[in-house]
Amino acid sequence: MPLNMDGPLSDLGSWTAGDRCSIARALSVVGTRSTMLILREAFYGTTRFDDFSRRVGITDAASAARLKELVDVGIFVKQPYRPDKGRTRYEYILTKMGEDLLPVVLGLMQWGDEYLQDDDGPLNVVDAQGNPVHVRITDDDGSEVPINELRVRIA
Amino acid sequence: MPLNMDGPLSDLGSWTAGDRCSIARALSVVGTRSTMLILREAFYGTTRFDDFSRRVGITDAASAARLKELVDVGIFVKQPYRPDKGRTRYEYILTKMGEDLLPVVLGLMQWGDEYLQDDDGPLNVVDAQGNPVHVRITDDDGSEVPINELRVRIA
DNA sequence: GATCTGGCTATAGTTTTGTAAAGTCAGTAG
DNA sequence: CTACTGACTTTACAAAACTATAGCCAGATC
Repeated sequence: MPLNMDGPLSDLGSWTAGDRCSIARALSVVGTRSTMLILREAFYGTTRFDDFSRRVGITDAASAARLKELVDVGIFVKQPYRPDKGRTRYEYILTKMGEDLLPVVLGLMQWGDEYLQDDDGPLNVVDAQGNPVHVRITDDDGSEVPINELRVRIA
Repeated sequence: MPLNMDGPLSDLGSWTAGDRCSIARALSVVGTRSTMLILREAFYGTTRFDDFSRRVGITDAASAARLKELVDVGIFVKQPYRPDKGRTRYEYILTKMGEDLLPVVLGLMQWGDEYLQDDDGPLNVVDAQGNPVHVRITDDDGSEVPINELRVRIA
């Protein structure tokens, strides 16, 4: 069951999403596997270069390339910090722009838990009371909107 | 601000996500740009092979490869249908498994609207009343859970 | 029975994303 | 002054994703 397409949008022969599409633009920035896994790690608390490489399971060259892109677009900032000993180092910290990708990352996790695991998956994300959380489509007041009530229209 | 990691998870040196991670598994299936854009089209109502190629803007070879993978994992089913004239054809229809990826796709759209557009993006997704919808992280009862209240624990 | 059409498949090449292993570089510790 | 360490960079290569172009095939239509 597709979304309800408003007026002219319902004729799929008459238009295409094109490159102003927000989904396509988002994918140009966070559309690779390693980028998404680097984000996962950032949400888990990883901040240092070597830890991204090691925990994601990619080479230094790959993580350097991805991290640079992510800093360039503003998803991470490089912040100096003072380790107990040694010189000043830099850590990669998510900006608000980066944190706002959490629904996407948790959405993937939720879907993977549901369809690609025997059980509920190795990790659970829960609220302060220990109850599981969900990624949902809601309206302004927070009530869930079922897929058949969604409409797509031209902005 | 990262998520709160429960007990042993807080020591990032002592564990890694590994390949049972639901996010990594999900990305093995829907982790490419063209796959996500094919899903976008399916939500917009595209069902036919040529339309996927044309509307996503990829070659037939690419869409054939992606669609086959998506049918294999169960995100699409190939359903016979009777066009007005001509022989029986097949259309690609999202299963529930496929529909459940909508939060991920809309999450990307929402994020792209916010950070990669001058305006709100070319398309809006709204509810039955015409109010914009949001992808949110909620509790069982539907109340939004702020990122600093989220905890990750071992299942 | 020849032609057309939608839905693919085949071949060959390019781009992007990744690997592996080594090297660089700026400090600080010793 | 030398060695060490974390954070990269470089070089060379491999694999995956994608392109461009062409061809194939099962039926309907004519």
